[in-house]
Amino acid sequence: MNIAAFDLNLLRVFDALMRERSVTRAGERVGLSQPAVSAALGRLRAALQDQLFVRRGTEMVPTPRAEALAEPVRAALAQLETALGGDDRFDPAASTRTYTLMGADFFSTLVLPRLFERVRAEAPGVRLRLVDSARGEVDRLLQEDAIDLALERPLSTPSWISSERLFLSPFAVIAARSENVGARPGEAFPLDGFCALPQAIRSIDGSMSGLVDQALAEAGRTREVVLALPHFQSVALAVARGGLIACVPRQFADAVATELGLSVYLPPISVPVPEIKMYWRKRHDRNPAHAWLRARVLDVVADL
DNA sequence: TAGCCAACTTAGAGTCGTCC
DNA sequence: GGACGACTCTAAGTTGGCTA
Repeated sequence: MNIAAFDLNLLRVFDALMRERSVTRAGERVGLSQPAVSAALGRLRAALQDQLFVRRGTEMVPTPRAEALAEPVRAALAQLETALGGDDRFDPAASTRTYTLMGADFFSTLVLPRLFERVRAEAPGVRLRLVDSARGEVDRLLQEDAIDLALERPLSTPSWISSERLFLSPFAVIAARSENVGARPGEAFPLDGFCALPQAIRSIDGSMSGLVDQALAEAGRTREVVLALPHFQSVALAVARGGLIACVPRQFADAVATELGLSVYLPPISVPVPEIKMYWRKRHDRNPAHAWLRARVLDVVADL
C-alpha cells in the first residue's frame, strides 16, 4: 500500500458508501455523480485489493474488509476535519446547528424543556430534537451519527463510546389521588396493597416485569402487572383514570403529579436505584460544539 | 545565466448517455 | 441501480521565449 499514491478523497467516498449502502445516494452525500462514485469505488478496489462492496439486489453490501475499515476511516476523517479547523472554535450565538438527543419520554418531560430554555438563551439559532428509541439502538445510532447524545440507564458499550453519569433515578409509586391506599402521600406504599393492586408498567419491548419485580422476588413477593405501555406519560395517564398504580422515576412522578391529580408514595421495599447516563462518541470528547451541549445538559440535570 | 511567464502537453477525474 | 465508453474539463508539469 503506497500511501503517497493514495487519493485520500477516496476515503470520503468509502465512508459515504458505508453509510448509504448505495452508489447513487453516496454520490449525493459527497456531491458527486453516480458514475463518479462508481469509478472512485473501482479505484478503491484496486488500491485496497478487495471488492469492498458487493451488490445484492438494490443494496451494496460491505465485505468483511470494508466492515473492518469503516470505523478507523470514519475516525480519521473526523480527526482531519477537526485538524483543518472545522471544529476548533464554537460560537453558540452564531450557530444554526441541530442537535439530536435520544431518550425516553421521561426526558421530554423533565429535561428537554429546561434544556431548550437554557440553550435558546445562549444560542438562538440552535435547534434541539429528541428521538425515542429502543434500548440497544444506542451503538448503532451513535455510530451512524444519527444522534449526538443518548440519555439512558447504564449500558454495555464499546470503547469508542464515552459516558458520564447524570443523576440517580429512584422509583416512586403513583396512584390516583382519589385512591385510598392505606398510606399518606410521601409515605411508603403498604406492601400487601402494592402486591394486590393491578399495575401499569413502562416497557419498550412489551415485557411485563422489571427491577421492581426482581426486588419483590428477593422478598418472596410478586405483583400483578396488567398493562405495559411504551411511555411514562401514558402510564401516568392510565393511573390517573383510577384502578391502577405504577412505579415510575421519582423525578417524573413529582413533575406530573399535580397536573394529573396523582399521589406519590415511596416504594414498599428497597429497589436498586438506577443511574441515568449520557453517552456520546469518544471522537467528540474535545469537539467544542459537542462539549458545549454536554455542559448544558449537565447544568440542567443538576437540579434533578 | 537565472528567473519569470505564457503556451503546450498530459493524466486523471468529471459528466452524459447508454446498456445490462 | 451499477457499470462502462466517449467526451470534456482541469490541474500540474514541461518547455521555450523574454528580460534583467
